[in-house]
Amino acid sequence: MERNGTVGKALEVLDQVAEHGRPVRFSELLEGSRFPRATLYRFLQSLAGQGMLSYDDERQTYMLGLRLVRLAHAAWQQSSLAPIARPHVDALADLVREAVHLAQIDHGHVIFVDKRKTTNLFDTLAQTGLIAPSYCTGVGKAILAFLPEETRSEALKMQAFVPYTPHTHRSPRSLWPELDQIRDEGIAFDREEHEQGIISVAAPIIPDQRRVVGAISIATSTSRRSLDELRTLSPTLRETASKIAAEVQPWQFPN
Amino acid sequence: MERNGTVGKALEVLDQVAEHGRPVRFSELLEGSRFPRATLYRFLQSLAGQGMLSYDDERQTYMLGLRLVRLAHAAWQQSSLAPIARPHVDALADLVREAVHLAQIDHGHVIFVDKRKTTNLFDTLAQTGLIAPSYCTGVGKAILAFLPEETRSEALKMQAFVPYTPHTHRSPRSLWPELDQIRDEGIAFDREEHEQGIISVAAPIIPDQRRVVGAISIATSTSRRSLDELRTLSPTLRETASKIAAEVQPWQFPN
DNA sequence: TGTTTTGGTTCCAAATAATGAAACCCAGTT
DNA sequence: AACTGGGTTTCATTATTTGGAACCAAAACA
Repeated sequence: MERNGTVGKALEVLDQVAEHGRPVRFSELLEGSRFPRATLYRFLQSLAGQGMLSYDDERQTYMLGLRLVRLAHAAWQQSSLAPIARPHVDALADLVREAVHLAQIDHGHVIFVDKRKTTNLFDTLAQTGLIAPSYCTGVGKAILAFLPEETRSEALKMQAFVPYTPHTHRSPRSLWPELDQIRDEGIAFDREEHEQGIISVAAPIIPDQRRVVGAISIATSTSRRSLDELRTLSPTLRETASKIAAEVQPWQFPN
Repeated sequence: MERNGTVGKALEVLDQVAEHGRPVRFSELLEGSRFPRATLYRFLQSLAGQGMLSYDDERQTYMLGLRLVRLAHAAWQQSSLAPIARPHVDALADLVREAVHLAQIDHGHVIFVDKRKTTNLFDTLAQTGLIAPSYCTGVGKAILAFLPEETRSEALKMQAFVPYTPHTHRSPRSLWPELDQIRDEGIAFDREEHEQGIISVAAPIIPDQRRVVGAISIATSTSRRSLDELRTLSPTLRETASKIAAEVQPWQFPN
């Protein structure tokens, strides 16, 4: 088994509840769990008692608790680029009139930490807090390309290479050359690799010329813009990325 | 000591990091902690290993991890009113052209689960995921008033009655009669009780005529509107609240 | 109405993980 | 070269967790 103690197990249970995405009964959890009845029961009690889960007495169901929302607010505020990048994201969204996404990487996966949607006509999968694979998203590839050698292979190992669309990379082998190219250009494209009909340009955010901390992208649908039109926006995008990077500096060295 | 096991202790550490609101060194945490060195150290390791904290190797600091953001996204989605209320909140904000807040209560405190800001001229303290006291906010009082007897006294016990402004209630005694009145009217007001210059009207969201699940408010600054002007919006507000309540019904009884 | 099933909760001895004082390490001083 | 001030690791002791089994309540069944 893994190298985790009691907290690891508890969090595993928490994740399990999260995965269901709706109120779940004890027995449902039990059959999806590697823990025996009593153990699982006590974990749920404990988590609920701590406000990480909320328990509906009446219906005997568990769901994620509001304490998480509170903690996440703090997390978002202190460990994400979002608060710093906000004005720049706003400005960019106003300027280009397309969806703008801000993302970071965590354990090989892309996590969207902010987004602006300028139209209701279509909606991308991206939402704040949402996780996406890095091998088939603009932001993901932009970050991967600039990750240090070792971290990158580490991250690539985590990719499932699910073929979401016909354009999705199916293996590290085909992705590798594209990453080289991205590193040269400083810009990544998502050519309908994650969602059919959705394309994007992404630029990495690299504060100290050394370590990539996230990426920003402009996303649109193929019905609104072509890939080439998107390409014309790359200077603007790159500029925004470097403005954000400049402000990250002080964030990285507080006091 | 408390009635919590290992997970409780771990979460206590997590909270401590959250409270700092910025990257913290081990030693800083140590002096604010009731745990001995080795114990605190292992908790931090464990939490970081689980992605609940992120550890900056270079600077030796801990901060909240992105796993929280992911979990919270799920929490927000499944255990908050926000996803259901969203269109109604949007509509109301468009109509009244003032800030709209959606809140729930958790352990006696108000937690904002969504907000719309229609102007950048002023900003209220409220942000999604933020906690506020219930005794001095519109939404807080609206919820308190309709809470079942026992839960209400429970919640009132948790209030610190900090005098944020000259208008803030200083004790349960002065709050009590106002709650009665709110229960009669079905509407609560914040008369600059939390922030100088900020006022609001709030209506409770009561799905099954029985249990209050949250509240919605229209907030503005005294320089934009008077309390009486706000009062004229109460029918609209109440209507929105009941529309939301109607849709909560199915949410409360899935399947 | 009596009986079985199902799903949740509690018990308790054994197994395991957490504990924390002290030792240790390693920069960066003095 | 000895000293500090973090941070990290050790290890015998102690406290928690563990989980099979018993228990209970309510619902489904006969």
